[in-house]
Amino acid sequence: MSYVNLKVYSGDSLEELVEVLKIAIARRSLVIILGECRVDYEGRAASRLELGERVVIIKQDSALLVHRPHGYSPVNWQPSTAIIEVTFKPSVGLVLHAVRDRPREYLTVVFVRVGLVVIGELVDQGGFTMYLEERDMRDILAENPWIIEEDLRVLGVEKPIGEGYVDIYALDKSGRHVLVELKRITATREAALQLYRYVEVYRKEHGETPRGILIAPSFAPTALETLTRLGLEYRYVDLKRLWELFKKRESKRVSLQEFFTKK
Amino acid sequence: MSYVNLKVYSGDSLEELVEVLKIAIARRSLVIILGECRVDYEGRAASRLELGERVVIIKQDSALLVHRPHGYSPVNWQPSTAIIEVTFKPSVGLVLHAVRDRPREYLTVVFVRVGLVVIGELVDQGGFTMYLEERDMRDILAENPWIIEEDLRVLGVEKPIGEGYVDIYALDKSGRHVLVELKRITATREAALQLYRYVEVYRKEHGETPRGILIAPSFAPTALETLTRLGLEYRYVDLKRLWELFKKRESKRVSLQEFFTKK
DNA sequence: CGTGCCAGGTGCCAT
DNA sequence: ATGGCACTTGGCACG
Repeated sequence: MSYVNLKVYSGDSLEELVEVLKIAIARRSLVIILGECRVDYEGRAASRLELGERVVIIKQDSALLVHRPHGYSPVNWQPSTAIIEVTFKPSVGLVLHAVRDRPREYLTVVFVRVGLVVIGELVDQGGFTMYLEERDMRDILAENPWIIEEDLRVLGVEKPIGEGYVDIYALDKSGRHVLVELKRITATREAALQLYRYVEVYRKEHGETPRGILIAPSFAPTALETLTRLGLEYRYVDLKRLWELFKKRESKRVSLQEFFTKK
Repeated sequence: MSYVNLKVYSGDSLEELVEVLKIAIARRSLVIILGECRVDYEGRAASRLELGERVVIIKQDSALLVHRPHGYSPVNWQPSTAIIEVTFKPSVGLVLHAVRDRPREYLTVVFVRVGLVVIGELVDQGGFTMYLEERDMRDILAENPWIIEEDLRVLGVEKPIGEGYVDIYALDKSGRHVLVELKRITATREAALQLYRYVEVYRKEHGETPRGILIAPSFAPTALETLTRLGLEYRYVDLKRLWELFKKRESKRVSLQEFFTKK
């Protein structure tokens, strides 16, 4: 294994573990604790979690997660801005304090029993790429505006309108300006209202009412109602079709890169 | 420790681990794997994560999390509806497949090296209670409407208005109806618009323009602008004040409970 | 730093 | 199942 420091503690007393954990946290190691604990949180809201067996992870940037044996999401947590302290309180247990500012939030984990502690320093430089984000959808449509409608000329993307940004700003074949709002998933009423705000601000600033088009793979009924009521247009977009175009584009980019590398 | 089955595997070959993992997953044990892996995801979006050292957790309901050494959120995951399979592919590695329907999504984790595997069955029956959610704010204000204004009579909470629900529906001392929208944190323009929709729908349905009040601990400038423009009112709420009232309410509830229990 | 907005958002509860 | 909405939303990008 490439792990420089991967240590496992099992059967140690809480007092012994406190010292181990203090060092690990000071070193910004990854820490995993399996044990029986209580958790209190107070900050934007407040919560109490009674005694039970959980997995607590302290990450190398001091993010802290408390995971129950079920479910996707942590029951309690503290993001990476937190400062973490470990103490041992006799007749109480091993206490983790995680505090962060802005917003001021306090998280306290009290372990009454610890079954296992794992400490390690993970090396993770692997690149992460996400495809089919809204940004990709926007880029593909901006490069292939014929998907939206014929003879559409794209003037810009992420054009600032008032306090927001319209995804695509274009000119149609009759010379009318078009504001396009994109949703990668089902468009809600909020999306329609967002587009409407852009249209209104544009109208006030330019004295010209632009067309507003909402593009999404599907639309909530309230979205359709709102669009119709506000005189906005909409188009369904076939994500698979975009995906195909995207893959082509990606492979092109890759081959170019390879070309340059080889050269 | 109360852990019935807490086992640690270190230094085993990938082929050996596959068998261990198959049994653990079939038994719905909690599994933690520390190792070097690649991750591919395809579903609503698609992603690729290159080689690096990570923590993979398979929960007892087969939720799967891939955590990098930094950050609050998992880089990849699969919720508890997933079906998980483990296989060993020579010259590739230890492969985890997690698939779910609706939406159809595929997650593949390929470990080329594994430093540690922990398998256990966690018992966690501890109750979890969250305080100071919007629901609490609503209940406290509905029970103490004098905080909002004098002589306000609450007619209902979560009253359906059109397709949404207004948080508090009330009657003021002049006999005018009041729609109250609450935000536990800084109110945005969206909150003001949400309230405005309720006011408009109510006006159309009842032929009477109700007052609309947005209540929050703070307001974004765009929220204030929108409120003023649309003729809506707003009130600041002191969360600490509510918190005190809430604690009193809770303690009252507890004492009552104790009373009944003792009796 | 706040404000706006996306996210594989997730989760809860309604019809 | 779909819709509407809160969330300790987290995260990023921009003014």
